Amino acid sequence: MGRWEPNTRGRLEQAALELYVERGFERTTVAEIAKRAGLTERTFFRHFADKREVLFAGSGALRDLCVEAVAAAPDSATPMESAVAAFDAAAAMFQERGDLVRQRQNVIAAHAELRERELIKLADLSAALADALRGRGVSDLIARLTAEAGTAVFKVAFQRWIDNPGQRDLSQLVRECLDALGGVGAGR
Amino acid sequence: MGRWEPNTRGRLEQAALELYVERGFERTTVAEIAKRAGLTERTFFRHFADKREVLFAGSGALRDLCVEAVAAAPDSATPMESAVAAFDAAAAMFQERGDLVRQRQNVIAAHAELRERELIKLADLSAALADALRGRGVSDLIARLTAEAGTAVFKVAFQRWIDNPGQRDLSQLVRECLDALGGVGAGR
DNA sequence: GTCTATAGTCCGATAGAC
DNA sequence: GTCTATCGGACTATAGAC
Repeated sequence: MGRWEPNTRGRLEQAALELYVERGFERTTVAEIAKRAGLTERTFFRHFADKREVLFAGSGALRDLCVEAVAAAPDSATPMESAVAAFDAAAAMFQERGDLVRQRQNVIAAHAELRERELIKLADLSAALADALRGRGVSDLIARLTAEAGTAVFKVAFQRWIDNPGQRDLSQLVRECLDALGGVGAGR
Repeated sequence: MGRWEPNTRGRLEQAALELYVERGFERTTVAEIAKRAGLTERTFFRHFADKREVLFAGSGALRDLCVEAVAAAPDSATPMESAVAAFDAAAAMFQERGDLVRQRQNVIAAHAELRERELIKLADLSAALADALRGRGVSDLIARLTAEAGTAVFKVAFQRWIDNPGQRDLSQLVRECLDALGGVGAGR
C-alpha cells in the first residue's frame, strides 16, 4: 500500500471517458481529467502521450489477442481463415463490453481527431496481423492483402454492429460481410 | 495584378513541403512556412485548418476524380470494376507527379501525425466511393464493402509502388493485388 | 492582426518501494 | 543505495477567439 491510490491509469481512463461524454472531447481539458482522477496534468502525460490516446488504452491488448489467435490457428487454415480467427477473438472482446464500447464509439464518431487516432490503431492492428501471417509462412504480398482486406471487412461489420444494437452477433456479422465480399468478387 | 503575389495557397504548400523535407515536420513551425512564402502565420491558418492539412491540399480533387470515374463506368460494370476505374484514375494522377508524390510520402511515413491524417483522407475517399456506388443502385452493404476492400487493395499497391520506384505501373499493381486477393479467397 | 487558452515538453524535486 | 511514480513550474507552438 503506497502513498497513492491504486490504478492510476484506469482512473484517468474512466475520468476521461466520463468527461468526454458529459461535455464533449474538445471542451474537456487535460487538467480537468487529472483533477477528477485526483492527479495532476503532468501525471496524465506520463501515462498517455496525448489527450486522444487515453481512449485507446486497450488497443495494445486487442492487437496482442488478435496476433495470438492467428498464431494459434491450425496449420491447415488459409490466410483469410487465420485472420478471421483473429477477428472472432476481437469480436468476443467487444461483445463482452458492449455498452462501454458503444459509449466510447459515440465519442470517437463525433470528433475527427479521434477518428484519425482510431484509424491508425486499426492500421497498426493490420500491420501486426500481416506480421503474424508472415510468421506462418505466408508471402509478404498475400499477408498484407489479407490483413488489409480483413480489417476492411471488420470495419464494415463493426459499423453495422454499432448502428444496429443488439440485433446480431459481431462475429456473425463479420462472416456475413466476408461472404458478401466474396460474392461480389474481389478479383473480378 | 493585385496587391499580393498570386497563388498564395500554392506558395504555402510548396514552402511547407520544402521545409518538412529539409528540417522535418516537427522541427518546422507554421511561422517559418509563412515567412518562406512571404506571408504571415495568420494567413496560413486561413487557408489550412492545421499544420498537417497543407500536405493534403490535393485530396479533394483526387476524391472528386475517383467519384467521377465511378459515375462514368459503364452500366454493365460490377461494383468492383467501377471501383477499379476510380483507382485507375487515381493511379494516373500519382504516376504523373511521381517525384513529388514520393517526396511527400517520405515526409508522411516519418511522422505518425501525418499518417493519421493520410488515413482519414483515405477513409473519406472510401466513403465517397461507397456513396458513388450507392448512386449506381448498389446496396449499402455491397457499396461499403467494395469501397473499403478496394481502398485496402489500393493501399497495398500504392505501398509497393512507393517501395519499388520505377519498376511497375501503379494501375498494373492495383490489378495484380486485386487478382491476388481474389485468389486467396475473400469469402473463404 | 493581436491576444489568449491549451496541448505538450523539459527540467528538476520528492517520496515511497525494494 | 537504485528504481519508479508523482508533482511543480517554466516554456514553446498550435489553434481559435476577439
